[in-house]
Amino acid sequence: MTEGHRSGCPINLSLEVLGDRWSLIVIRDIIFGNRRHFRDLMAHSQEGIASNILAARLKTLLAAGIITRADDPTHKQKGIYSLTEQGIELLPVLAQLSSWGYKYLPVSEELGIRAKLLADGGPKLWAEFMDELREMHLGVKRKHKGPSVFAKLRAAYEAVLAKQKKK
Amino acid sequence: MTEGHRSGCPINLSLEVLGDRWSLIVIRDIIFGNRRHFRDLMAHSQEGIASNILAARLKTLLAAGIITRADDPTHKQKGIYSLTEQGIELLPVLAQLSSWGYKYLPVSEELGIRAKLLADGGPKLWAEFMDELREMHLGVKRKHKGPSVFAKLRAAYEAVLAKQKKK
DNA sequence: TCCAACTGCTTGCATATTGCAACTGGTTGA
DNA sequence: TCAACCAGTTGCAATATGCAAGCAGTTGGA
Repeated sequence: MTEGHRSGCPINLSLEVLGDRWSLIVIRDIIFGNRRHFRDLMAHSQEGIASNILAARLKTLLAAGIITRADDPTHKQKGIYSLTEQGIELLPVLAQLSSWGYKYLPVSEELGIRAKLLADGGPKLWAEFMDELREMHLGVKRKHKGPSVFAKLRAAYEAVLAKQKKK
Repeated sequence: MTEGHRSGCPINLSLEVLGDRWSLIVIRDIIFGNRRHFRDLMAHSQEGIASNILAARLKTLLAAGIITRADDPTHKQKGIYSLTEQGIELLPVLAQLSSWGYKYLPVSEELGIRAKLLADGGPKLWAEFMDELREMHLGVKRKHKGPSVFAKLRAAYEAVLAKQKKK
């Protein structure tokens, strides 16, 4: 699998793993949507990822050590995908990318609210969120108190949806 | 609305522009290597980008408003590529991606030093660098005093190279 | 016990993108 | 005059992506 790299530059190496149209989308859905099963990731995807592409991406993310796969005790065929520490630390990358997109691209209101909150919260909020992700994916109890960032983001998203429905 | 887009999510929209193996490599070389001409970008690339792919990427980056192209007064055929403000603000994205790669991927020493300095410097250093990039690409005089971040990064890279040569 | 719905994928095939090498038409400086 | 330099383009093969259908199981309800 690990064949020759194009160069030893960290940006290049990162792109060799994540530089395509889908990898970061999958990680986004795991992080922000807490989608942990194959069909969860496939069916609820805003962008409509195809099953063969999802399977291929999960395989490479697994091989890269960004996610892990465990059997689900409630269903013999179900697998649970979890982030590793390495995967959790992609949050700042996603946050910056999301910030940039929010500022310069035609983002929809309901999907942009998350970007806004993340950008406004800055690195401190990201750290809290990563702490929560460690609890959700690695089973490490989170240290910070107060309301969950994950829940706050989701609530904000749903509030926008509700507001739009009213109109 | 979001015609032609997979979704209005800022991460997705960003990936639709930048989500491939080469776009961010080109931007990296413009930012950190100050490569402003076609052949500069092609010949000195660590990864060996092909001319047709470089041409295609420059076209899409141009269309996306991330770079601009101007004629070079010293040579009728030369074009000078410059970053827009939108392009300059990709620096934090590159910095995070670079940080992550530095931590988790088999980065070479000489190419990793830049990642380390950027990560250690944090958002404050990035802001200074972006200020310099505005001077280099937009003609806006930089506000901060002191030594150039661009020069510091380059010097550090060359110091590592010199050290390796000695061995 | 039977069966529909659900599980994580795989397969086949058409289309789109990438990568390589050669080539183009023009410019510049000695 | 001419070799070197300039920004690309072209043709073609290899690879990746996207879509629809299918597969071998598992589960839960009647």
